[in-house]
Amino acid sequence: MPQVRKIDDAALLDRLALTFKDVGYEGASLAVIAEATGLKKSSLYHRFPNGKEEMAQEVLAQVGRVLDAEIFPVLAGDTPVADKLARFVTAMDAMYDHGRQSCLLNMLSPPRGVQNGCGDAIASTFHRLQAALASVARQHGVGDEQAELLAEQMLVELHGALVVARGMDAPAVFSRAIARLPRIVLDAV
Amino acid sequence: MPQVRKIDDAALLDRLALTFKDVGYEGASLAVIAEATGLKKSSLYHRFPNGKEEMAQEVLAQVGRVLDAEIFPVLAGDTPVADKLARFVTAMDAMYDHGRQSCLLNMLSPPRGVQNGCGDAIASTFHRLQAALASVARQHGVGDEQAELLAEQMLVELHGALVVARGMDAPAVFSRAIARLPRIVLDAV
DNA sequence: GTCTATAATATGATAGAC
DNA sequence: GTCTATCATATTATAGAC
Repeated sequence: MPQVRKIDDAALLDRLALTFKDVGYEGASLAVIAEATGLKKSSLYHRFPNGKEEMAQEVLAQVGRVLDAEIFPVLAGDTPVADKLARFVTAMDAMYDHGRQSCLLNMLSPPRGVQNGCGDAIASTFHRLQAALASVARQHGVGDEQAELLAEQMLVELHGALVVARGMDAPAVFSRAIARLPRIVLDAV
Repeated sequence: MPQVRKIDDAALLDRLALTFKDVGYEGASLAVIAEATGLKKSSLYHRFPNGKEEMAQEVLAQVGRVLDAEIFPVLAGDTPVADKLARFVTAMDAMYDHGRQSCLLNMLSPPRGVQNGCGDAIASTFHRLQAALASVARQHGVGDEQAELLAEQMLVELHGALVVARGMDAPAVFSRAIARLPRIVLDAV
């Protein structure tokens, strides 16, 4: 039974992501992470030699890969705007488990004044999402500057809904908010 | 020099609030808090016998008092709707330092599955804000149900803007979002 | 690759002097 | 009311067996 992975990389990253979403970066002690993954602390260091910070960065990298594989291709395709937005909403609904999970970009945000790899990855992810959504707005006939603003507004509503849904313990807040997202673009001039 | 408060309750709560906004509940260790307030750990326990949890709850209680004193009277007055909303936006802009501070309701949100006094205070604050904003929407002629939804949307945009502004290190995101808030109500049927 | 054992440090909390 | 000193525990991290 030695030399055998108890949990493969994909499942491990999944458990880590869920843990970070639940308790945040500081709240996710190695003891909590070990409990959540079924691996002992020393095994976690074997998989992530740089400890918790590396775990967080790998989780964020995985988010980037999921976006590259499932979200950006949809938004960049040549399907109708309404279709792209509907698929985006469905994907976000699944990604955040219908509002029952928090956003990693929020829960892994480093303290103010601290500059680390997580902060860069988070900012980069926000920017890439904004660019992808702005391209959809431009496809709908919106000007460049306004497209960036509409994309920004969509990110604001999406992430605000997760915060309010968590704070009020009301996942329906998220459902209502993502249902409004398409109109932000479709109702634009 | 004994028996003299080095920092009065108001200033102490201010420093605590700023610290929690910067690093979150888990990130605010007693060492960090001691550094931020100028009080030693044992002095903090003298002021807050129940430790960090009591500090967080007192900070949230102070938020409630500020809302009672400065926000709810404005929203409940008999001034025009547009005036109320403009003053609300100005107050939020100041409260979050033009998008440079995070929201306590987000940064103090307890881990999922954990039920403590902070969670209750946060949910209560969200509900009171929603009710106050919904009353403004009703004053504008919006029906009861729709008024609640519009108020919810305002909370979503407000808090999402703080998350995105922090994540992108772009306070302007917050400025743009709060500038949109009045239209949510004013453009409603 | 995972485990037990261990070490250095950080953290939450208390006791008692002034 | 604040401080220094202290303590039990938790946390991050490493060493070495299997």
